[in-house]
Amino acid sequence: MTNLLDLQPDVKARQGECVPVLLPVALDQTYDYLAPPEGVPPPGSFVLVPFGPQSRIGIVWDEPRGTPAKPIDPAKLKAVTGTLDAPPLPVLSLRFAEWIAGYTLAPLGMVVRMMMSAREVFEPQKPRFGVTIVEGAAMPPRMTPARQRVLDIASDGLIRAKSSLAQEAACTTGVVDGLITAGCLVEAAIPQKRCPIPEPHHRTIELSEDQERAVMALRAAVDGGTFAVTLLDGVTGSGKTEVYYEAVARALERGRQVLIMLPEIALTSQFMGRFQDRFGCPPVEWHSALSGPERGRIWRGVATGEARVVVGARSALFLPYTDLGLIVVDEEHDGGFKQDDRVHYQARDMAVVRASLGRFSVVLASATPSIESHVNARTGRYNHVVLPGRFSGTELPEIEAIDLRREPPEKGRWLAPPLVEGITETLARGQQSLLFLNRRGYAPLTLCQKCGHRFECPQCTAWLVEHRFRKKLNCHHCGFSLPIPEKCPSCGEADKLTACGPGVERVAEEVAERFPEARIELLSSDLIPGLTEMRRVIERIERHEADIIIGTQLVAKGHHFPDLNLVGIVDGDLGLAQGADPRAGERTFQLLHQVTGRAGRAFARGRGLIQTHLPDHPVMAAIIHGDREAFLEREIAQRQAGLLPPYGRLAALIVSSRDKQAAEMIARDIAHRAPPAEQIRILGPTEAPIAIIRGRHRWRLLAKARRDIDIQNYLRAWLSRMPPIKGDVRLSVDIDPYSFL
DNA sequence: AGCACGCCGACT
DNA sequence: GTCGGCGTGCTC
Repeated sequence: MTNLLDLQPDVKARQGECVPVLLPVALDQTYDYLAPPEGVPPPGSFVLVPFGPQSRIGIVWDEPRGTPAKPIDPAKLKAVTGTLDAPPLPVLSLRFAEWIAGYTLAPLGMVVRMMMSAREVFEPQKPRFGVTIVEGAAMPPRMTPARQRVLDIASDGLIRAKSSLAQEAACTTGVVDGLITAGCLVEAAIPQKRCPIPEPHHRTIELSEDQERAVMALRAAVDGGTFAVTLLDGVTGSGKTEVYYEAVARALERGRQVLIMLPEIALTSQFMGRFQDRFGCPPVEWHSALSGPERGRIWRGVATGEARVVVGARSALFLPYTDLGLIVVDEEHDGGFKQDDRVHYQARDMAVVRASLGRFSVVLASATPSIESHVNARTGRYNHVVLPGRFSGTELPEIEAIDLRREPPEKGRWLAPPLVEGITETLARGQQSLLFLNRRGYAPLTLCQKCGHRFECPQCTAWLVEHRFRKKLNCHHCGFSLPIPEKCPSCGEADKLTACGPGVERVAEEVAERFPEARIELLSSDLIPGLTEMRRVIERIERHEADIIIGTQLVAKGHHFPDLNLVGIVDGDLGLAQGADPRAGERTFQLLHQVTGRAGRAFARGRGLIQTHLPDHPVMAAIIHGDREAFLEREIAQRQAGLLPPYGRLAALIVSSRDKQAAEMIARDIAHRAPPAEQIRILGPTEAPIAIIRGRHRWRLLAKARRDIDIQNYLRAWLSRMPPIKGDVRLSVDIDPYSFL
């Protein structure tokens, strides 16, 4: 053994080398291991290493990171136990992970974990087996109708999964098994599904002059081959998608990979269909609803470069692209791009970072761009491409306020007379109406009329929301659930429990009562099990199999319903009242604009009716008059004056504990230890608006700095002064917070 | 993040 | 006497 090594000094030297390995755990440092006999694996390789009492998959880093001051004893080094078969993470992904960790203050291991989310990648890929017909085989001795159906279907010679063949033939898998025994069918490996190759010129689309101009700008950005951000700013229906598809085509022509990011809920079959029309095949999809094996296959496809265009939710940003050359972030303003669990990051902003690291172009597209992107476009940091008109020539919907102070609904009802009238007329014309209420369930609060008892969540500071459909009272913060009781748990009185306020289910009930002849579709995330079912509902609405659609948030996202003419906002004020939230106005504007924009796209001018108590509120006035500029001016001025994003930087610190005093004490202690700095203000601590979630008391601090201040460095210095937090107190840092609850 | 080791309450 | 709760500390 020793002799052999002596004869191969280079191998010996390499064997002595240590490999820095990063583990997908809440740690910010690499750990050193002895290289395996084959030598040091290239950076990005996935290796199996002993880690404490366990064996885990880690990533070979290119240099040690966050190593503590004291050097470790070389004798303590353990060896890498194996190199995994998975394609290595590109070095750019390592740099990207480091950047995100540095920016978000999340441990690098947690960022890297997001890049390893497809567990199946690391398992040996086992071929799937299916069955196929045996050419020239004799008929089975006993032919039955079921057997005949199976053989008819299988006669094309394709290999099918046993279960899908049985399903197609409307029989059990037993029939298929029988035919295998009889020798008519044989088991065969199903070849791995390949990623389809989109063709940049599959179908060219007639573009308007405005679109053509926008396309030129985007193509130029792609051709530039350098980092550039373009804000593609165009009203609903202006044909943004067609425009950025041309940028996608250009990137494909240049042989680069493309990522199109959408808010999860906008990943509809409609979008996939339009992609297929343009590029001749469906894109590769990446979202939470994928099955395990599919995730593995697509991850590998992205790593090998076989996947050319990925359409995905925010997590698609962390796939191992080898040659990414363009990112499009559609619905750029959407709050769904902000992730708030584990690693807090804003995927839209990280897409910009990824493009900067990869030196390519990003397109941010929206009909209602975020204030941040607007300001960046105005100051010239971003290119600004505007699509002014509605592509099909139809006008923007006519929007009116229904002043609830003057024309309230009848008692116990939620739709005011003008809205009911509007629906009646729309129904009479054979067109569709959409009622929007951003509140799930039947009623947000249930109380006892006799003793005043209110149903509260036992582990959160929140009312229980009645879900009449499921006959449950639910907490929307922790998932606590209770069957709807018949008697008041406090005074024992029956039949005195009353629902207060409306949710979508209650609006649906009212609509069913008022319009018994209408076909109603209720669209709420809690009533729809998954993406597939949601796509089905959307398709039903598209085919006009519903007359009145009642929905939450998800109806706002990028669907086109050609026959939809009237949009009613049941509570326009919802969301405006959130006092401490600097983005409340922006969010309300975007949401109302997006929802009302669903009305009347194909044939006639649509109508939007907004029920409100505050018709004169600036946000409401801007929506009603279609005056986006007035809204922007006011909002931008406010942000500037208040040093809010993008003029200032925010970081939220959330201290939580099961013990109220402990949370408060630590929060005060943290505030107390804030290093003095002229340019940074510390607000709080204050009890969080939702003071208790899942039994944990929460206190919040907000750090506010000028834009040019490195708030991360400040926070690192601050938190490193803290004695280690003990007990069950937890501190989480949220850079650029979007939620202020 | 996991997992083991440790120290205090109700049971085979 | 032990099983098991979860606080604390460590992982090359």
